[in-house]
Amino acid sequence: MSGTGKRRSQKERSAETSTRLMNATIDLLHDRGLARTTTPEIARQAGVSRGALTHHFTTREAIISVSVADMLSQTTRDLHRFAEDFIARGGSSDEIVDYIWQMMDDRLFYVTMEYLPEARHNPDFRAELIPTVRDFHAGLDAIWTALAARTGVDPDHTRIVMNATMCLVRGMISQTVLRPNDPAYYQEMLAFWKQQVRQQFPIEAASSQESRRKAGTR
Amino acid sequence: MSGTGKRRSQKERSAETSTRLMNATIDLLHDRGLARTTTPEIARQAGVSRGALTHHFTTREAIISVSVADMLSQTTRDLHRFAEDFIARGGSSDEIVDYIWQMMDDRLFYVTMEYLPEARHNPDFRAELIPTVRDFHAGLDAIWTALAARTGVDPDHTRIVMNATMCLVRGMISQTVLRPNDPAYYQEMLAFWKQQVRQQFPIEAASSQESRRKAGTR
DNA sequence: CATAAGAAACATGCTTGACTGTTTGCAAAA
DNA sequence: TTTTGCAAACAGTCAAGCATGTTTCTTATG
Repeated sequence: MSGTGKRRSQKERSAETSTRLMNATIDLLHDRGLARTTTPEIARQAGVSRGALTHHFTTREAIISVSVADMLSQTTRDLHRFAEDFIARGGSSDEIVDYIWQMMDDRLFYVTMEYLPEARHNPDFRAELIPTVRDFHAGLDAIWTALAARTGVDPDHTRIVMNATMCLVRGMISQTVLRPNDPAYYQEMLAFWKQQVRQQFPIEAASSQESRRKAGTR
Repeated sequence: MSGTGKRRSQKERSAETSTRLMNATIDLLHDRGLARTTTPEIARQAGVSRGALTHHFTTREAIISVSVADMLSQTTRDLHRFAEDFIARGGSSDEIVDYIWQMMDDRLFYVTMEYLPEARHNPDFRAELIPTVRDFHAGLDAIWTALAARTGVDPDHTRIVMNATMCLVRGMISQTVLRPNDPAYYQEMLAFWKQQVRQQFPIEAASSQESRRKAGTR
């Protein structure tokens, strides 16, 4: 289907199929929900047979937790890149809030909301996810620490404020499901929060007019 | 009315069975999750037959959405009682944050996390829930408005701060699933937020004695 | 370097189990 | 006696896991 490269190594074949399956899994989690993310659906979405899926992943639980781990590590990488750039050019704290919102609103927390309940009730599944999530949080902490170093704010305080921002945004995203068509609700809340965060980083750089991230709100 | 009375009217029988079924539904949503909240399980938990369930509720979706509506209206009543008492005696803003946390942590948001994903993917189910949730939000707004009147703070601002508190707590609760054994994380965050909220209600507790006299109801 | 043996990747069909919605049967209340 | 509340059996659907069959690549050897 792809590059007409006729002869691919086993590793290449295998890796591509795995990737297709994991991407399909995340797509389905986001678009149709965990309950509808069945192994036949995943295989169909990935364009491979169900046998291929069972060959690569022993159980439904396995492909889901592996796919989630993949998604989270990708998110960590993206966030790390953003942080490096942000620190290098000296952005405003508003930008961070916007970035976090964007990141969560662009599938991350919607996918999270799909597997969290299952993790709560299924000890094996939860046990598989906890290390993954711990890594994610460690990545976040590293970024907050770097941010603190740049702004000169106490690292512990920075961590608390940024983690609170993450939690606020999680709660806001969860609201979008049953509170649609109320953009003011989200707009006002984000504006309020940005102001609060600004007060925590008083020294705020005198630069960065050019940074224009879209503050996507519904 | 209940218990040893052999002869119960149809209405009483019917109402009790309905209530048992709705309570069982919420219990199961909380304890075992939406996917495991099957109609046979609900009937078993309620101690009635599956036929009784289908007699009272036409479909699985129906009993779930009705049960959720019941839970939310009960929560609204409880919160309203708290607010009346709070306003009457003049409490601290810290108390409100604590109450919201307690309320969410005591099943409310765990149950919410169960049905939110389904609502996101199932338009009919979502359509049934949206009015219910709108009522809940209206109830909250009324309480925030009363609170604003008591503290003399701008009602719009109060609403934003309180809604943000709700969202923050929602996000925190969602974290508890895969971030257990980290009490400091939640403790610090709540402490930080209480301090922020305190700053939004600066006049705090100036008039706790006289406002008790004024609002002498209850 | 040509090729055959074997391993890895993939495909298909079957079995079991569970759930939902429906229908039919029956006893207690009106 | 009629209706209401409940119970039990039934039919249709579908996913998960497994077992067996087929293709694609790898490699060792003559």
